[in-house]
Amino acid sequence: MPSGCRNVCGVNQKTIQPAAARATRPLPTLEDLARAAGVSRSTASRAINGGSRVSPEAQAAVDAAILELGYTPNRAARTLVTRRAGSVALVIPEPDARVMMDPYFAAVVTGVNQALRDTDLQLVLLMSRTGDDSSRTLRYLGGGHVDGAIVVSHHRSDDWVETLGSTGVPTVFIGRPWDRKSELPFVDVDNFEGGRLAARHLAGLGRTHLGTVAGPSDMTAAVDRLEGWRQGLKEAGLPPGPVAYGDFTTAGGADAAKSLLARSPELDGVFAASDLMALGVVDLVRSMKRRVPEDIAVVGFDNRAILAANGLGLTTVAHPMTDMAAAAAQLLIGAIGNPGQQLEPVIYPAELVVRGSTAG
Amino acid sequence: MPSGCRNVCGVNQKTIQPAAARATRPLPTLEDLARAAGVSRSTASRAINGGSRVSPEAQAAVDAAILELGYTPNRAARTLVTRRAGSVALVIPEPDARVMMDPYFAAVVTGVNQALRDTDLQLVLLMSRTGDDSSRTLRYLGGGHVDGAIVVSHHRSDDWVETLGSTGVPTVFIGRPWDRKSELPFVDVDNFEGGRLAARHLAGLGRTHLGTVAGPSDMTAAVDRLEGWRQGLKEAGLPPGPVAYGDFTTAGGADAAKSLLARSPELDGVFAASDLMALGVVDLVRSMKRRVPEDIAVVGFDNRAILAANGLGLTTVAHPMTDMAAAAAQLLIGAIGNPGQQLEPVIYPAELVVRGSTAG
DNA sequence: TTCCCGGATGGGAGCGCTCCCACCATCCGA
DNA sequence: TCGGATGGTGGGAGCGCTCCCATCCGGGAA
Repeated sequence: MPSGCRNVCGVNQKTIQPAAARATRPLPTLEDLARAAGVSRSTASRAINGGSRVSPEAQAAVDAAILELGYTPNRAARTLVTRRAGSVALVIPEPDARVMMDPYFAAVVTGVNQALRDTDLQLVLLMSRTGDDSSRTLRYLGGGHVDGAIVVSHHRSDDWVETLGSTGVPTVFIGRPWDRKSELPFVDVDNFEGGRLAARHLAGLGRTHLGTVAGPSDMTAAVDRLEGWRQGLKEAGLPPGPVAYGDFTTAGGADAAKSLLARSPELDGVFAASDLMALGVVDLVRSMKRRVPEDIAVVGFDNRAILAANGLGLTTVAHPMTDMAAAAAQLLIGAIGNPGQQLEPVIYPAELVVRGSTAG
Repeated sequence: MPSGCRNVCGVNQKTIQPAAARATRPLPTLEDLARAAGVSRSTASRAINGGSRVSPEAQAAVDAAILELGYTPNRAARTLVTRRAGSVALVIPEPDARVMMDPYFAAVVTGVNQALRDTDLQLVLLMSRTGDDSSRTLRYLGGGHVDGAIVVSHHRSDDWVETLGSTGVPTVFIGRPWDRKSELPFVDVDNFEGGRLAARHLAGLGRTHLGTVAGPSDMTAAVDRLEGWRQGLKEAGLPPGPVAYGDFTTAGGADAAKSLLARSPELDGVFAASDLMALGVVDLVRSMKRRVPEDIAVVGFDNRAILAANGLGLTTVAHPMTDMAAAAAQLLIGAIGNPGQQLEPVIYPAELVVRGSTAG
């Protein structure tokens, strides 16, 4: 395979053998269907696509023929003429597999799939891996291969995300994207309010020495939660308190808590920007022979069902990821149907779920 | 939308507006490309598809034009004539979202994507949800919409899985499918040997009262691990020992361990069929004021990196899920290239990773 | 009766691509 | 000198579908 255009998306296809004519008998075409039903191609087509102007008899004949022949419309042919790909991309702009390991991702896939259920849209997974791949991804998205895209914008967006808007491909973000100006539509939970609620809750318990384990500062969610937290402290008349940064993992949460307690041994309340980190905080606190919640109350973020059950009930901020992903997909479906229309961001209200880790 | 054919896959497309002619200028076609390069459509096509019989000048001209025009081949048109969809399905025959939450799934997606990286194949996610959906899924797979399928066969397969073989769509399973006769190709770790290794390892430490927390008996992996475990015990001259069943989760592992210890308080070694369950076992053992590994040695299965780090080093059987998924994808790619050829199962050797939970 | 109108139908064109085949050079061995 | 390989090229057909248009048929108004 020669020269020059290696990065051009899809141009160089890896030469897979011409697929020695799969031994199966050919699939029935619309023509076959029409013949079996005793109608014309056009009528069959109309019957299939929501039958306006089709007599009941013709409709019935076509329906029967579909069942008899096991007919499935050829998606490629349909796409070719309608210019609708019949699929949406889930873009994961993460160079490595880290995001994947995050159950957040699983929730997103579940939610999106849920919304796509009674659509004929298929979900195509697009992971942009190393650097130059982003242009390839962009090209793919812009090349009419999908009808829309959902971007899980976990990290500070690479430049290409902004470019996405100009390709004309309907796009919805899950999690507020960094680029605020361009008004890209997104779905998110009210991270700011979540942080604020955590602060108010801890303050309301009479805790006065509050610290937080924030998430990575290249994620909007982390930044917003931290801002809200600070705002909440201010409103409660409390000092800003110490901040340590974690990477949303349990281990990271424990490390951050360690540094937090080293700096401020008098701490009696901690807000961790994710449940996993909160778990790390709890572990560390206990390993230092201090009790949760008696000595240190802990609030998490995400309300992940699995974690709530581990003996310790974790007070946390609800983050209905699956629902949000479904909403994003819904939004996208709407955008595909009526292009041009300006989409409003959807922001889920933050809601505190009080459990044992702050009881008392 | 009338009558009769509601379950026919893709036949009734939800009527999304005819997409008011997306405001973008039309994408360049091969014709445009050829004109820009000063060659014929045929030559341009040849240049794009791995340029045999194309002069260097023509090739260069086409390459330049591709860059200039930002040309991307229209996948639908290509598919229509080549009968290659340019995508493979990852089938998750799970009615609910449970599998998704399993990091196993994330590993699979990562691995598959890795293998697909330098192919022009896209990954399409297919979750068969409720009952009648399975026929819909089957129809989709058989309808030429994808070139192949990877089935994550976590549970005892529904009938439709066997039918898959007869559709002529190349299929590879991850995890041995139940249906042994049909000789479906699969990739798996040597579960039997893994169980056996665990037994031998514990026996080798001088532990004589051994029990196991097995996985759900509707999964081949669980069954095979249990069989291997029993074989290992027999070879070591030990009695079969108690068995409790868990659901591969931490909580399930703890529950099972509780019943195990209730029945056999003298236990000094436990093999749990997954790391998560092993973690539950460790938790429970400790909560009963017994020590790991001094009082009870614990062996897990999966070697999940995240868990290895939680203070306790868990002895476990390696289970390279990502690699296995990549291998499955590789196998599938091969099968797509040369249909007809009989594929051999790929079985990764089991390997024991010894850590603190059995040290001593 | 004649005319028209609207619902139902069938045929043709064409979406963008790959493949087959015909064509034209050029170069070689006879 | 001429035949037949050979390498490069271009045009035509056609993949299976949807859309546009022309056609047809029946019933109510003129």
